[in-house]
Amino acid sequence: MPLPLSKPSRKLLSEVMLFRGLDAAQVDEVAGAAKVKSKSANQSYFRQGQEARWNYVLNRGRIKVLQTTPEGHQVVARFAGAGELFGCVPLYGGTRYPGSAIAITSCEAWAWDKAAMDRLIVLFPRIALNALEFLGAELGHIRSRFQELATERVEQRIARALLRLASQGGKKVEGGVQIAFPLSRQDLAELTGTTLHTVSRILSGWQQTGLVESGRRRIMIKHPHGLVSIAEDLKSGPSLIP
Amino acid sequence: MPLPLSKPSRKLLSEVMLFRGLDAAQVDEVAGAAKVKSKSANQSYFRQGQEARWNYVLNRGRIKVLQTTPEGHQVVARFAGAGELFGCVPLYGGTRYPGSAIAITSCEAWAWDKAAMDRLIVLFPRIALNALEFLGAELGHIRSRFQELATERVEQRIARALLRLASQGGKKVEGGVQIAFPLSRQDLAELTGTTLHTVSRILSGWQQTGLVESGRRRIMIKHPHGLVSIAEDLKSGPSLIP
DNA sequence: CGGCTGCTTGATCGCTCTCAAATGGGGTGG
DNA sequence: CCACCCCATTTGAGAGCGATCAAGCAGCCG
Repeated sequence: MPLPLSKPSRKLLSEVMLFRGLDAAQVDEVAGAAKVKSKSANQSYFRQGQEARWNYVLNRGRIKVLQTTPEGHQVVARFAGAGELFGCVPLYGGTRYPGSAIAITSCEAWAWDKAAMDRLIVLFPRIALNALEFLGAELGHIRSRFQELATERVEQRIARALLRLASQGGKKVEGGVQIAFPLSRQDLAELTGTTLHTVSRILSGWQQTGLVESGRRRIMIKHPHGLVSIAEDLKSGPSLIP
Repeated sequence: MPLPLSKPSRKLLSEVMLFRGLDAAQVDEVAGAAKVKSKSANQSYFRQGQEARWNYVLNRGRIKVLQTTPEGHQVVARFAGAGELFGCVPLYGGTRYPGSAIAITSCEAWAWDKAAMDRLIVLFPRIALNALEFLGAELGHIRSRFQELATERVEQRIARALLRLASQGGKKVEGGVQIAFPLSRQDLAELTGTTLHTVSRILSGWQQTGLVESGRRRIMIKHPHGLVSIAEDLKSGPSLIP
């Protein structure tokens, strides 16, 4: 057994989408082929343009994947939390990473190189089908975001982004739902295709009406249903008929 | 042999990305499981929200896939030509089509239902890997478009869209490259996240400077390099240093 | 406690959408 | 074959959303 992976870790691994449907022995085999890589906040797992050697599954922490344009504009492709796959470029035959993966918090991830992954897929073809499912979901997700960007105004897009982030990385606290990792105005702007100035203005507005409460890289949603109203363009709250 | 598929058709089928790497006998097996479906212009292969039963590969003609928002805005997800896969939702376990596939010209397509596809994948696992590759490419493509939409101005996005359409469906004619299928201002607008008015204005401008020549659902690019300049934001032509 | 980094806020500009109306090409039916 | 009608397109005027430029402010970490 190449690497001594802890039992609780293996349990999480068996719940990862990519390895769903594998039995205990098979998960052990997968775990044995994994290399564990830790990063502290602001370090990167890989950089845009680098040769794509590794697939990762995040074990602990939070990362963001961002793409930089030739002009220097940045766009957030996605956030990922524990149990989520990222850097899956080698899986589908890509040769270079199209974006950079940056640790937002201190992180730990499993990594498999291309050769290991190919071997695992031959051993357990189910992995390929799971990967297919993952990519399909990812495709649907980005298409939604594209549609939003093409047809909705900034305020709606930010509302949607926050709701999504809350549902995948939200923590219930007294008074609302807290985004459980550091999230700057800039991050939100790069996620929704706007500027940090506009995000700041909108969050300030929401704060005044009591919808959210936010500080330095920290956002708490006090009334999710209010954000839903905004996202669906019921203008300001569900009171339209005077 | 369930269906008598013509020999030239089988040759095209063997060049389709999804079936790459299969030998003649295997392609025959694939062909045998296919159902041929013809549509005339403006008919649809499937509609958004319908149960996703079929995967298609276009044999002849051209289709567009578009998504409609609850508010009625439309966004073009992609165009597809001969040899291209579309409606591949069942491949990755989706249950409903996220968009509608409309024939732009008269079309002919092969179709496999989910059961047939599952059987083929078990017979020839290579198909699953090809599908993975296809989805990865699709993902990269839509991410580029997202990035453009988030960071570039309308004029650049239209220039890029035209160049892309020209490279996948362009025909060299005297005086330039002709988009070889009917393409309206509205289509371009839905592809680039703008309005037909803005597209019309921009094309008119380009026509006056001799960059393109266009008419009713017809566009010819006279100077592709000029469009490249615009796409890469060298403002107007490669003359910046006075 | 100091400096850095992230946030706020004002003022202005301009790109692009919206609304409105006219034009013209092409296919269809008589 | 011609005339008509429909649909795609063009073009104008105006408004407004959001970007850009420019300071100033405030947590937080070292």
